Amino acid sequence: MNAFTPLPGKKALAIGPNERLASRLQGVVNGRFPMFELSQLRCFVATAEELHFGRAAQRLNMTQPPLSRQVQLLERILGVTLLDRTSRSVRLTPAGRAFLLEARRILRLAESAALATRRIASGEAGQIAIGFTAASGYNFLPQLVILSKARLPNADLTLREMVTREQVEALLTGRIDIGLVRPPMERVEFATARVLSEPLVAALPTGDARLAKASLTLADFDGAPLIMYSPEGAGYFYNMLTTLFDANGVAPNYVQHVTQIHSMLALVHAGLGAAIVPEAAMSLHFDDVQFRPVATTPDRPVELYMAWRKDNESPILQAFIDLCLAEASPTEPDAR
Amino acid sequence: MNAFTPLPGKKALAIGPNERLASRLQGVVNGRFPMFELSQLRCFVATAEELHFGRAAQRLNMTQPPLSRQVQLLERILGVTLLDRTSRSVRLTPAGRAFLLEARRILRLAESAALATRRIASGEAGQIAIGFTAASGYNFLPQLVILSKARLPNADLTLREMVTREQVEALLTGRIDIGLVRPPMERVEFATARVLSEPLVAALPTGDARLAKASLTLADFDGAPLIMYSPEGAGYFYNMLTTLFDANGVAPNYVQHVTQIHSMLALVHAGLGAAIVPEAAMSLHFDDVQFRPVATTPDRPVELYMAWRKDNESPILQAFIDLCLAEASPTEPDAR
DNA sequence: CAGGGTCGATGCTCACGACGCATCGACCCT
DNA sequence: AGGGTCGATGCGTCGTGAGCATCGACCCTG
Repeated sequence: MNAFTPLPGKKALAIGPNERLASRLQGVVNGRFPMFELSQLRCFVATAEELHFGRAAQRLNMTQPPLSRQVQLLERILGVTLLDRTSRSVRLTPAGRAFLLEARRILRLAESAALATRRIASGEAGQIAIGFTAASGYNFLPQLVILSKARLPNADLTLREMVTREQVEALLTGRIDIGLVRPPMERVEFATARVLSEPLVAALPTGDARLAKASLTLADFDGAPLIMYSPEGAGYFYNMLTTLFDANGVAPNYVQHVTQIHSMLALVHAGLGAAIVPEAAMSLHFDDVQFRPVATTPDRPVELYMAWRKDNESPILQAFIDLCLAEASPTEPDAR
Repeated sequence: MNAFTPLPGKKALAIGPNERLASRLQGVVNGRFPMFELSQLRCFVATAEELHFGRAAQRLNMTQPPLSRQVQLLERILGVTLLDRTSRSVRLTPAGRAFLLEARRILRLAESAALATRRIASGEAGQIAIGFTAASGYNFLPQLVILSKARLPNADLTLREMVTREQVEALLTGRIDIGLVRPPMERVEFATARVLSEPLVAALPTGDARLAKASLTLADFDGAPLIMYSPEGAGYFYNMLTTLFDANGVAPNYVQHVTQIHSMLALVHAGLGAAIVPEAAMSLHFDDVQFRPVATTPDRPVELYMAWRKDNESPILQAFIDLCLAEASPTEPDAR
């Protein structure tokens, strides 16, 4: 039976001289079949569950005649009889049973899609991709993730370790929404906020004489073997330390240049010399490596900034940033 | 923002003295939010894909103004801005991006639901649960499954082994649609058709003197050790054999009663005696067990019937039965 | 800087179709 | 035979989605 078989006594659907009919929103699906509407699914589901048009109509806050007609229309659209009805009983056909399951799924999906979208728009939910430098991942990032899980439980965080330069690129291409970067960060496209500043600490191998002191100064490294940051892979720390050493007239004996802090501590562990690392690195525990504070000026020279695109209007991102600024640091954002 | 915030210069939606509005089909979802329609999803998807209202409208065979309004309406229903539009550009918001994926899924699901339902109604697809007795599973059932896969590739067969009595019960409760049963099957609710009749064969252990003959008669079993069917678990075969033996004045020496044919052959293999089994059991291969035809009257006494409820109107079931009757046996169904 | 062009939003009118009400017709029960 | 139930259908009404015309914002160009 053709989906368009006209009901007796009723003029044909979507056939006639009126061209508008053929182009109606609800009328055409790729020129093939007309498509049903969710309201019709609701009608069918209610009727199939009640197996009684009157009660189903009541449940749908409507009267029985239009409900009957909507179900008929749905059946005509599908070209399939879904319900066997006499004046005494309403029963599902096998096709109706199958379609009932599908209809429920579609309605559930529609409901949850609406809900999820509302939540994303309200900033309750959504995806946030975060870029972070290795060192910020030791302590600050885990705290951030815990905070986010607690206050924005539906935020779906994606974490990507990358150096500051890569993060800038990723922010511009949209691969990440937030970067945890080292200064300087001077880009007009970005808003930034300092989220952390921490002191330096010395990592010393067991047996090092300087462990006797509770706190070190830069002078304690003069002439002594030091594992140093590589100027290419860890430019921020390299520049910071060389600047500090120069300002204090200190010249350590650089025994090795490395990029990553955990390799640095591994070399300390191997007894190659001392290292100077951000306080957060104390979260890394190596046997036979102990830490001592190092006094510097300024006393918290290691800074971490959060950066994001000013034109990123994602509501969850806004909520996330507000949360970070309120909790992680009292510093105001210096969005320019 | 409330989902019902009226547009400026437009009278409020679903608010007013007219009670009918509040009870409209499309207007109410559990009294909470109004629900969108699939046509609106189609509008949004087209617009989101074209990122241009004019072109999207063209694709949808409509003009731009109603398309704009449908998208606005969808946004109002969701309470969410899905598209950022200026007169120069249309861009998806983050929420819009998420909703686009959902909308596509919903539309795909709706399309496939319609298609699947049409196929079920046409008898092209659907589920058929088949009950079968153990012996019918050796040969006939596999052929049936192969035939079905070839001719009704979208028929989803479920196979359940059960004895005839259990199948009757399962047919009545709807747990199976088709039973492969042993006669007699005298129930007014069922239609039946004989699908198979086969001869009996003797299963003899290697070394049995009767293997010298190409074909046996019942007299060959007089006084000889025979493994027999249990009258409870395999009543059909028990009754058939005792009737045959009595009619021929033969009295075998029943050394063991068992229910299942494969146990029977295992006992033959163990040398306990001979057994008489349906020809289909020759598909079971046991070491040191050989088969010989047994002449009986009638010569094909083992019958298998297919039974189904007359009031089962499943189209795929009808197609399946037609297929079986056309292919498996020239016998006409004796639906009463 | 004025003028033309593009594009989404909006005012307007029209008619389709979904609504409710009234009623029919089939069927069951007593 | 008569009353009651229930789904289908005729009918009149009105809301709403349709197209057309136009607006207003913005960009491009000479």
